[in-house]
Amino acid sequence: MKNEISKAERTRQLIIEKTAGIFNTKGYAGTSLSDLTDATGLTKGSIYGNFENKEEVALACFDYNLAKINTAVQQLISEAGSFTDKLLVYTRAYHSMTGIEFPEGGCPILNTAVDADDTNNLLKDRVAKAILAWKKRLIDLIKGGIEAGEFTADTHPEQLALSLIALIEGGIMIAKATNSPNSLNKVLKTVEFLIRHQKS
Amino acid sequence: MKNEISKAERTRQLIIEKTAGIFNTKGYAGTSLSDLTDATGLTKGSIYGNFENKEEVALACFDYNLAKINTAVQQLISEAGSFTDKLLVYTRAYHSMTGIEFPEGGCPILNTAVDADDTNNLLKDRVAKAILAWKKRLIDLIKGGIEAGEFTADTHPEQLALSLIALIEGGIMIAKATNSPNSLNKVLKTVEFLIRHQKS
DNA sequence: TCAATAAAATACCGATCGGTATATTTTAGT
DNA sequence: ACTAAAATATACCGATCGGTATTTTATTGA
Repeated sequence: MKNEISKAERTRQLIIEKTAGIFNTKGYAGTSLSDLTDATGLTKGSIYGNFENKEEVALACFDYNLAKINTAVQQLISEAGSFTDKLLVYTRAYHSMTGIEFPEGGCPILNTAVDADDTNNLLKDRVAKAILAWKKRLIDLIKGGIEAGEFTADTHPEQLALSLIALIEGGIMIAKATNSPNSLNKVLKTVEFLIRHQKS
Repeated sequence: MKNEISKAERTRQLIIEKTAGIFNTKGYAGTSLSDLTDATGLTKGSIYGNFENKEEVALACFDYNLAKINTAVQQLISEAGSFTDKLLVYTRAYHSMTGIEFPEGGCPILNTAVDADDTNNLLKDRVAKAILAWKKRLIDLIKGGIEAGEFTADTHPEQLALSLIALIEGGIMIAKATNSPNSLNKVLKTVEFLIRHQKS
């Protein structure tokens, strides 16, 4: 019964899967080691045998949560034909937070950005990189759309990319805080408007 | 030397002023009572003599931080003439987060909305009310602009109001997380575009 | 000025925090 | 099946957590 992946690797994965939602919901400071042991059924000794400290677990969980969203969205984008449709994927993916499967606790970029503002530089660096990568992917799609003649030449790629991200994340914040998924959908209508408004 | 306001009231105010920035920066769970005693120079006994518990201090601090922003913005809005100019106040007030004086730690609505998602229902209720009140004020300005003939009749007040809030809060999140105040300014350009685009 | 009262400091509570040294159990190669 | 190594559990560490009962100090009205 020799397995490809080691026991340690399987445990690491179990810890990440069982606790990613907790960190994303309660934040770094709000998540305790007993939260981790309760969720996994493991002991502190086991967790610290697989991770150096609590921060390393949080970092792995952030990567896990982020990848979950990114792979789902990138899949939809790869299936879309035009650059316009690729950008419009976001209005579908985030619709009522049900277009793709989200991590428990919502968007890890929003949560971690606000949570790790100070106190945790490693987490802050990672969320900054995630936002910049997202921005770059959007800019590439917008520039592609300009070159393909879908968008007018006077479209501002960076401003549009940043505005789409801000609308989505701000919309998520409003929807969660006011318990109104439909508020997010209204904001996504503006996302759609901004994308379609660049039509040449 | 008899004073109008009691000693207790002055101490309460001191505690709020000295700790409002800490709660707004480190979050509720991340702020400890020793943070409060360090910042105020008071002891735990004194703080608990003026507040029932840590949560009550956090609630008072949220109100304080929120009022600071709201009064400054409302002042600028009252000085503006047209409904268009009143709405455009936001692009000035939030420009590089320097148009008005912000609480230490940034926007309390964004911070508290994400921080108090779970674990703290009183804080969550308060931030929900703050967002809904903000939305209502924006809707009133937009409807006023429609009635005054500044905006076209097919403007959607709620969608526009929610989108402006989402852009501002999302823009703040991006700017802080990536250490780039200019990203917020680019997002505010879209805020301006959306407002001016409703011109009839 | 002087009590009555209010406010702040001291000293303490049990619980939990993140983390670790060590012992026990499980895995995996032979 | 046996053993060396890896993984997990146990038991513990000092520090800090939020909160409180009690004592000391400061305020305030007469």
